[in-house]
Amino acid sequence: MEQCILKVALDTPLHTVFDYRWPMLPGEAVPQVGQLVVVPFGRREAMGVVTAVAAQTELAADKIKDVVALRAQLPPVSPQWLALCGFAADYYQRPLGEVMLPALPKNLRALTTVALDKALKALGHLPSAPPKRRARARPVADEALPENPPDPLQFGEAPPLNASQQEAVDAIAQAEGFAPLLLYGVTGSGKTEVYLQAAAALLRRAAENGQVSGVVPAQILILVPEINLTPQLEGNIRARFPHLNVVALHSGLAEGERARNWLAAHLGQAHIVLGTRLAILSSLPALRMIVIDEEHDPSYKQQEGLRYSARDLAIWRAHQLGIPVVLGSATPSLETWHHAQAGRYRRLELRQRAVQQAVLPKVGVIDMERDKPTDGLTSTLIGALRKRLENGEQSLLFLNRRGYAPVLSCDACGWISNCMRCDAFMVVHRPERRLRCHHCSLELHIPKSCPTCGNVDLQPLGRGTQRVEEGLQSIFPQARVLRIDADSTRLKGSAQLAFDSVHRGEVDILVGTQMVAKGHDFKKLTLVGVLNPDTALFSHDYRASERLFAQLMQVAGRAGRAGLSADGSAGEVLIQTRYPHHPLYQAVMRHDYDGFAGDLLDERRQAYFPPFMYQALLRAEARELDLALGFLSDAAALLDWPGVTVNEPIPMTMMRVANVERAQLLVECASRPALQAFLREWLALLRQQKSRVRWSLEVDPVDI
DNA sequence: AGCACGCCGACT
DNA sequence: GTCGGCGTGCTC
Repeated sequence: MEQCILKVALDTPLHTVFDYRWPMLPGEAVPQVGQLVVVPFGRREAMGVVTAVAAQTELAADKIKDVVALRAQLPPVSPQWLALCGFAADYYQRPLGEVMLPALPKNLRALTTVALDKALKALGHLPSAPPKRRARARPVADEALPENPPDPLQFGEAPPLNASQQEAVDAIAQAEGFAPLLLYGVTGSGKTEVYLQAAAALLRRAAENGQVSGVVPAQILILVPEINLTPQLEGNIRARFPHLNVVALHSGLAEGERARNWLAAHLGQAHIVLGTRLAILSSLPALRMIVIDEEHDPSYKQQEGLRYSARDLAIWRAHQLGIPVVLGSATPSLETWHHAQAGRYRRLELRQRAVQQAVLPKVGVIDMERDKPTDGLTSTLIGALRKRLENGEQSLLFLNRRGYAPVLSCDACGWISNCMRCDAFMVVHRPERRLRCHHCSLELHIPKSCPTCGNVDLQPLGRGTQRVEEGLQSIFPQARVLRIDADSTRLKGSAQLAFDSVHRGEVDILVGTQMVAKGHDFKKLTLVGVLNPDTALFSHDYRASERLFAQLMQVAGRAGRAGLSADGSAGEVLIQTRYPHHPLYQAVMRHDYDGFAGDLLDERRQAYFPPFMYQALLRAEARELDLALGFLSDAAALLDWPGVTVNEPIPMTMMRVANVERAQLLVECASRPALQAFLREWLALLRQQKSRVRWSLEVDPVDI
């Protein structure tokens, strides 16, 4: 080969890879596909991934620049990883480099090699430096090796499983090839135990089948929806498998640790990787199983940059590798449920709570028309809280609205606290004495008097978590009340401190947003109160009721997990509503996911909504709404495609955010491949139109 | 996306 | 006379 050309993917919006010359030196190896390289790009240098090595290029010789540096100390990413990124790039219609490079930790993308080498050294993966001329062979020290190294696959004692848990573990562990499994288990049914024992069985089997030196026999990837859930689960896994290498991957880690953990996965040192959605794009050379816990959770959908679904990519990745993927949920997404009903996913059921004596909580509704609330709490709920205080048990009040009150208003002239940059109200934040827009982060002091008429008596309308916390303190002055929401846990590590204090029993009443609704296992918690869920009942978003149902089942599942109350009763859930007879609440009271999901699926089928239809959304942003709408109309006229419906452009529900007007256009098709083919052509045409409007495409949007 | 070049208004 | 506004244009 007289010249060596590398095709390099770079993090730029351009839909191409870039050719660079690798200067060939005698005796030096040619870079491999999957290696990282630093290249000159315009006036700067950039990190890239080698996607192909060629002898030829179509570009003129004077356009081609030389590679600046090769990260030879880092083993290349696998062809499977490149294919995964390639699929994601194609499917979500983004350039390859925009998928690959953000998937790497910052320290690997850095133009200097200091942080990378430090992380590699910490992992004992020393760079294979060329032998120094004077170097002499030294005997390898063997005193570091213990006489009887513990068998890492000898697990401590695992808790006994009930029959359906055992059945699920066996089904997962014995699955051959690609196997999507829905682990459909009520809250508290011990899904985590099933994941862990299935993981143990797979690791053991892989170890028996022989081992590649330097690499663990098998790797398991476990995804959870929220960072806050990783410490509890990580602790459980480490306690269970003290000899396994377990690493976490999420955005809350410091860069150094993130790089080390990513590399431990990439180098095949980590057995178990526990992470949030971003971990789905990590490099795992020996991946043998993927677990998506709470698979229905909306946070598996990335909502900026590459808008991928970690759950969908997990399915693809499992298919690519021919391995099992376990989707766990008490309230599966309708997509997953539909697949399971059709027999494409195998359904494994856990109908009982795992702890002896623990039964599903008793769910009741409180009619707010009959029992008028004071400070947002009905007398029934106050009575139930008092009983828990007397019993020394914990209660949780769930309200999905942070801040003190969602609006500030003037009774005299009708002024309300509209954000001047968005179509939204500014929310009252009492402790900070601020009005804050939750969409553009604009902040103002709470005005002392009405800005239009001067009235000094401004009223907060409605209530958020801060106001509920205040009300509780006046009703139960002796109770220890703790609020957990995005505002109270801004500081790094503060969420963990708050959850720890709940676990230690230092809190009587917990008030929180969805942050507290998911996954946590609070042993002393026996009462859950739900405030104000009604707004979601009448939303224009057809997914709102699916989400509300899942959220209520989820938060209800926090009650009574450890067994019966002091007085022998089950956990209790009370929902304050103006619509006590609404079918959604009735289904929650019966714990009837099957029935509710069946009804929703019938509605979706009749209305031609997902999962019976595939969608993509073209969004446009401009200073003037007409510009955005005009761009979308032109786009709609660009291409006709059989089976594909391009709808009318419409302004978005939140039309204006941070002084930018937004509009969107929905594209629908009953066939996924047909939609993909259309999008490829359509976007190629759109990119040629040099428009001044900012636009973006989202495939499989979740909120429309 | 960066980061250039490029051509018109208010400052020392 | 310069500093600097952001309008087009390119990146192997």
